Amino acid sequence: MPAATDLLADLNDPQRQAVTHGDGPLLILAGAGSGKTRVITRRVAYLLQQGVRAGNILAITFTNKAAGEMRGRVEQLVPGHRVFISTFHSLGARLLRQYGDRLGLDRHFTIYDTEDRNKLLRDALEATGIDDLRYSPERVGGAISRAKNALISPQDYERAATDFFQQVVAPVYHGYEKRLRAANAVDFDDLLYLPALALRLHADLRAELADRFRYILIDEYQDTNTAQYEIVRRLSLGHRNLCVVGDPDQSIYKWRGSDIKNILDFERDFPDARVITLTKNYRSTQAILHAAGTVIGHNTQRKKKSLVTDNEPGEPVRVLTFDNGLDEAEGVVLRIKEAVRAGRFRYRDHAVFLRINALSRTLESAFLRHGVPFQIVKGLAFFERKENKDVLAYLRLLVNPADTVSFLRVVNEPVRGVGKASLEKLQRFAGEHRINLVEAAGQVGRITTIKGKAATGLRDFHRLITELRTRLDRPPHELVQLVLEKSGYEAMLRDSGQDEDAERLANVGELVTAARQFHEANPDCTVADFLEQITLASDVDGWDEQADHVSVMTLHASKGLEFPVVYILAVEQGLLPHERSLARDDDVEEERRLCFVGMTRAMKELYLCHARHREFRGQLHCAIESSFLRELPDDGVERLDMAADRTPSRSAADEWRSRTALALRDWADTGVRPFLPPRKPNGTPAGTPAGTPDTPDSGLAVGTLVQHEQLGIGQVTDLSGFGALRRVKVRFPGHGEKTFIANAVKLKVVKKKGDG
DNA sequence: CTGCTCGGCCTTTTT
DNA sequence: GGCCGAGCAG
Repeated sequence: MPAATDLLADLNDPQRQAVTHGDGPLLILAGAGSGKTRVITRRVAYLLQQGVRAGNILAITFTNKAAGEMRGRVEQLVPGHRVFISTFHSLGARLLRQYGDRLGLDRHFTIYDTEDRNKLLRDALEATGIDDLRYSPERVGGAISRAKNALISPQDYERAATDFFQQVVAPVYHGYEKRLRAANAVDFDDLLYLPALALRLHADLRAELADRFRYILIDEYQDTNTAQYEIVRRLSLGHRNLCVVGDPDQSIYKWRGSDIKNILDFERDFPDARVITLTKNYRSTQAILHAAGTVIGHNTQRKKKSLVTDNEPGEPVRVLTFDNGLDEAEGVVLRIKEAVRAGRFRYRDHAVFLRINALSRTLESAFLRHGVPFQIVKGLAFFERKENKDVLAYLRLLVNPADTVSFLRVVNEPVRGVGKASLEKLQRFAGEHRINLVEAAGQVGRITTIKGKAATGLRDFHRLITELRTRLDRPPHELVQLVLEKSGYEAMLRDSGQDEDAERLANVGELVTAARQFHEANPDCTVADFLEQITLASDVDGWDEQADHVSVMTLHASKGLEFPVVYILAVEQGLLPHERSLARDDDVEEERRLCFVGMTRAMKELYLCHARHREFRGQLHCAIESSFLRELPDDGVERLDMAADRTPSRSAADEWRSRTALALRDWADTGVRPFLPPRKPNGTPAGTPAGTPDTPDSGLAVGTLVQHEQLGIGQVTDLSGFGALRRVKVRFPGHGEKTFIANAVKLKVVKKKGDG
């Protein structure tokens, strides 16, 4: 155990006060880059040093990754500690598994993700007789999610339903809950909702847990919702040793039920709370802080505070203007490449932030084209692939045979001749006899209307699940392998002969590896634990910050991270702020906070990029720069027009642009409205093609062998679109299929289809 | 009755 | 680009 002086030596005054605060409520208002994580970690270590038992400390972080890092850092300070560090959702899952019996919940419940939820909702909507596009599972699911986050039960919801929408949703909410419980499943929101209600209704449970967690620390408190607030409040009711850390300027999850009031009203909830403000920034240059501070200063609903730093003034913040999204992606990638080549930074020093995931595609192809290593930080992507979700559904069904959604997902995968009609009969039978679908499948002989292939298929499926269930005690990777073999899934992929199935086969193979790695890292964990970890993983949990690559992620995912060089792309009206926020001032303020979060991740250099034109949903639009860019100060900001200083003749994008004009002329009477550049960079009026008047035949056809600079030789597999919108799909051995804008990619024809 | 293909529809951010 | 439902063939 280190001496107190070691724990405090490198802290500033307010940081030290926060770490050494004794008992009682504590609010730490920690500005961006003010050493928040360090303070929480040290405080945990300090408490341990003061004789608090590790088992009495609960620390809540925003992601599992952050939890893991904090565990590691506390471990360094106080080896062998057993502090409970987790996210709210993981804590909720843990509590429900441990105390679920008191709430009438089976320990082996499945956690449904949003996709599962929507499937169940579709069923509930149908049963309620609602067949209206306005009541999509997504919309209704959103309403139910908000209700649960606000601790509103189906009964409360029904009672309080005033408008028409709510009155329609109320019975669906009931039906959905019924189905969830019947499937022995909970959704993401239940992981907060059910524990919050349990703590409210079961005094003995509350007392037991409050006695166990005598010191509670919550990070990112500005992003807690009502359910989380209730959990925190109930747990700290007796001892009041609650330390919350947050920054109202970084509240970016209102859409998910977070209530900024939780942090703003902390002093009202706890009048004796000590408040410590951390305003000294250790992360960014003066230029970056000045720019970020000026932008966030435009928020009206805000406690005024500014960050100060002793860091150097640094490079100016740069606003890069591109002609279009392709140029933007290209320009950023090339800039990064050059910075690395010149030895100024490593790839891993760079991050690219986006408002929406959809923008990552353009970027991805630019990275591939230029051979720049990158990772798109979207943790779940691998497990979200169809084949992997299928295999995971088998596992979930083994753990919880009542899991309707998983049953329906895999009962006919691979094909067992069980179709929709048979499944409806099976579900009716199961409902009447109050048994789950697996049991019903075992009794298919009693359902006289199901015969032939469907009956055989269901019987086989029942036998399969029953047999696999006897192996539930096997380690996760063995179980995955067993599922692949016994279910016929692997054979189906292997024998199909389709290229994409070969890729799927490789993916499920990777899943076995992932399960094995999980087992090696957590030898005592079961397959149920494996499934839970996957379901509760956040995007950044899958991020590999050790590898030397550029990190690409959403602005939301960037919270809590820092990088020497940051690029924020598409800082345009409609994207940042997002168009869905423009109607309400407080929504725009949240977008501004999102922008602020992104800007303050940067340590040395910050680039804010936007384009004058952007392709979106298959359509090209003129784009205007974000109002946030106009809010930037003049000093410490440099504006560079990357569209102006290109040579007017022969860049890929110029060519693309001139062909767009041609395409417009060629297809003017087809009803297709390709994008029309308002004005060319050299001042030529819109619509007048100034580029080469004609496009020579590219010679591309399906089957053509082409050579790409980075990816090598590949074969054209598909051509689509016209003119500037023409796309070419090429399969490269080892790289898979890539789609390019035909006019923007350099492909040398190696050999035409049918040539000798 | 099942299974495949095609076309229409929607697409913010996430645990 | 991706998902769901409709429609058609076996």
